[in-house]
Amino acid sequence: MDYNFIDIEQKWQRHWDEKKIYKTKIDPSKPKYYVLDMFPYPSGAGLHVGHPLGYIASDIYSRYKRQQGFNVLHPMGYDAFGLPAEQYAIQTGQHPAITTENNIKRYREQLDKIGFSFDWDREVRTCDPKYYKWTQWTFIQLFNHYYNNKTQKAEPIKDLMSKFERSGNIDIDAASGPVQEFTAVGWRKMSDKEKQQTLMNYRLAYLAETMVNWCPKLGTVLANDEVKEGFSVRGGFPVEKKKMNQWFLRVTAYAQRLLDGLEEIEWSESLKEVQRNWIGKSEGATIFFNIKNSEKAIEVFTTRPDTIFGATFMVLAPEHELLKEICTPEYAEKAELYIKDSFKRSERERMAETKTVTGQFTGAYCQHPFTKEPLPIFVADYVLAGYGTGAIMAVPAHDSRDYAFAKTFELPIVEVVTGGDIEKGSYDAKDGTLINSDFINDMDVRSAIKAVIKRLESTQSGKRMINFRLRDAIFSRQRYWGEPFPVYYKDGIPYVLDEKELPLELPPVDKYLPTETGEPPLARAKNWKTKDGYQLDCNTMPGFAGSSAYYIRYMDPHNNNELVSKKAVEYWRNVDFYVGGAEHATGHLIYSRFWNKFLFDIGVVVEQEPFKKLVNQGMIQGRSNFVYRVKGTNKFVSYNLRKKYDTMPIHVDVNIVDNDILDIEAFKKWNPEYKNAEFILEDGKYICGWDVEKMSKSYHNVVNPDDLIQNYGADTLRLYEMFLGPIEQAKPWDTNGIEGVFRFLKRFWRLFHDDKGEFKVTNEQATEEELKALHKTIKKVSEDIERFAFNTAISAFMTLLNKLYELKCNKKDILQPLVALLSPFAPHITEELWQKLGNKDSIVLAEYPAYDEKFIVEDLITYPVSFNGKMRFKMELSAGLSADEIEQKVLEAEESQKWIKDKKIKKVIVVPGKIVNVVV
RNA sequence: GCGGAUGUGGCGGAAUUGGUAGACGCGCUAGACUUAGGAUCUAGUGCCGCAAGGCGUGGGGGUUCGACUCCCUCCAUCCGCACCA
Repeated sequence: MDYNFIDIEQKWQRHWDEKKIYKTKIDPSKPKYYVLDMFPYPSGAGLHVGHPLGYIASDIYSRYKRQQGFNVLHPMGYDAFGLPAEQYAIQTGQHPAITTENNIKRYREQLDKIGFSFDWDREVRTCDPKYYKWTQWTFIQLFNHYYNNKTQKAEPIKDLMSKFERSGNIDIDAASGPVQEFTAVGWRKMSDKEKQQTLMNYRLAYLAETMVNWCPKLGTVLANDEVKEGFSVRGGFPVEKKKMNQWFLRVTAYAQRLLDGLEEIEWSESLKEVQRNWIGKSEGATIFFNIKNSEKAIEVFTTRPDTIFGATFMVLAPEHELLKEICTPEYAEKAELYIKDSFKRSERERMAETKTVTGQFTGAYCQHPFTKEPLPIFVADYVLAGYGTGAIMAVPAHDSRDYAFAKTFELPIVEVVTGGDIEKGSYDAKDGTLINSDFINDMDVRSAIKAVIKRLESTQSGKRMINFRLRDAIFSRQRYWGEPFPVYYKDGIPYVLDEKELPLELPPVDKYLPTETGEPPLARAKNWKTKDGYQLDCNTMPGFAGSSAYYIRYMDPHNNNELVSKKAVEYWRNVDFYVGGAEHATGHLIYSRFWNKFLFDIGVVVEQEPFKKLVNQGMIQGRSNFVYRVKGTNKFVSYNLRKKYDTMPIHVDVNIVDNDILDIEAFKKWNPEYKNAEFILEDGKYICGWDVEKMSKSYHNVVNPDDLIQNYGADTLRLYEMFLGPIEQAKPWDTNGIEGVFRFLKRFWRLFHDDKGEFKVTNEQATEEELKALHKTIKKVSEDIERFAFNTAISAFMTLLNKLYELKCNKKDILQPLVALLSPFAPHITEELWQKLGNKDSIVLAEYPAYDEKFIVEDLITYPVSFNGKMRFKMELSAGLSADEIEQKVLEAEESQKWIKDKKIKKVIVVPGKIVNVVV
């Protein structure tokens, strides 16, 4: 019987499903291991071969761990809220829940065919009210907590209120928005409304009016990580700045802990670096510059307080609040015009024009805190409102942007750190000695920074300051297909619902569009009010809300009383191994770390970091094929002849090209336009050109896993995806190579069968050579799995199979452990053979074979012998020889003479067990 | 501009600690079996050369008995961030 992968795979998939072989329960007698894939958004297009890459890798690892005796949690679910389903709903009126349900069905079918070891009983969907009940619950907790900087953790807002009762906010060190100081008396005097407004500045989920990223095309605000280069990541629509009242999460409270936590987790250095940059910690000072003829001061942040004596002017961002007050009548009009202009220009334009310097004098001056000299105040859009205080002290001699500005506006440039040439440009480096700088003259930069901060603090004109680039996350979206906020409004003040009223389910609406007055779609819902008649919030939560704690929910997915039970979270703890795309570096992977730390603070989870080890799978690129059309004709010329004609390359469907040879008949049928196409062939064939591009429908290079499973089977697909190369690396998909692993599995199958196709395995005792080959492979494969080098593990299997063919070995002693060893990679074929070998239990539970060092030791070593570092010949020597003996044997060898001849031997290097090098 | 990654045959890639460069696979060449081959098997396959041999891991330089691996420098490609004070 030939290798009938279709029957085998269907049979075992059904069997595993019926026997619930992958069902996982808490088992204190076994060590736990949690393997997680980033759950997919179920898009309408279904899976292409790039999607399962990470799932296959994590599945292999899960099966490997399971066989090693770990209790493995390996769940899967769907990130089911999202824009595409909603956009589709807007176009067709079909409820996004239906679209989503259909897409999930399609995904599930595709996933099932690949033979994953998911425990589907734990499936979660973010759009399921039973699931988002806990997303809403967590929001309520965030709303009801603030961040205490003294204890470095989230604490109940109730505690904060009793502190206010006792002593106002004077001794409070908490993460907050801009708050005025008040005493206990002041607190008690406040109205309820004022109290609520004050508390809002402290809550970890808060409502605030700020500049937000507004995307008019999507009709919603977006978080910073959802905007790239002024366009929305989803859809690519332009984004503008707009002042709006929105929900925020106070992620910045956790900035330091998010940074510190990176030290404890095994993520790639590059990914950690991206997070560090995103958090963007910088140390320096905040300095107050008093404004002339005003009681106000401009607060600036600088990382270079040492250069304070080189500050010759001040610059405010166009959004800066003080601008309105400080502009002198003479300049007010011009300044206003400049500010208006810079608002009009989109983010995009502003970024594109980084080279031109623009700005406007305000007419106002402020005072240098030390020299008391007046400094002119400018407004310029090279200063960003969103970073630091939105104002800078300009030190043109030591900052290239300030330098360019000073040159344009002919402002003085004062050198205060030696080492550069300020005639030519600014000197930004932190090396040098201070000059022209009063009390810090002759100091180096580091000591000068310290000295200036000390003086600032003693004169109360500034203080040491740590600044983060990380911004609080905008948490509300003006869309339909997301979690509703468990929030209602009373007197314009938001209150959260009682936990008992959760989940607050998404209401039906007549249209999935904003209302005529620009309200979000939920405003269309009938009676969108609490039972007491208060108006509910009309926003919904963003995509990252549902994905921030799904890994916790998998631990206890059906618990209707808690997000997760103590028992479950204390057993499963956190994710040991997480696989997913690097594109989530600044979104999901920051938010869920934040979310997890908060849940840790309030005692829901037991680990500070959610994902201990993380691997980013590389993108699978497409390999496109081209035909060359002779311009203005319906004639196509084969690849190597194309230069003789004036041609245009056209993408052709890779599924009608085999080994770069075009299936001409299929091509004619592919598109009616080519029905009567003519071809100029070479060697009777039409050869296509090729290139590596993104896998995309428009390039006709999408390969569907279903087709491959149909033709080669899931085991072959699994092996080939892994065989392509290292998991982290981006690599092109080329279906041609799949024959190699398919051949391997067919040969593997035949090893267990005789010429007639009858199962035949002998009980003969294995030879030393056979055992050595087996155990070397066990060792290699185990080590490779541990370091996620699945491609080389598969090579090792191929090498062993070649060896066993050479030895004509079909002994059970060898083949049985080999089947167990291969089963994480190719679970179906190995399960079938495992049963044929007489095993009753599933191979999923089979013990992972251990290798025995005693079979591996070599008694003969093949030494490569080099002369002057070039390998010339090989020599077999017994492993027990000493270095001197080896040297003697090598020099005596006949072949050595040819290389020594009459030359003098300078030196002989012998590395026992490795190499011999003769220097002549 | 800053940060990170990568660069090895016609192609995907291997070489884990400085020790045989090109494992394994695709493709290609030749042959065997076969009614047939898009099945299977055997042999070959980095480049130049009839050979002896020479050259060879993006380029140049260095350290070393020995460098894909370490150091310096330059180049190319990809990714991230981007007026971050």
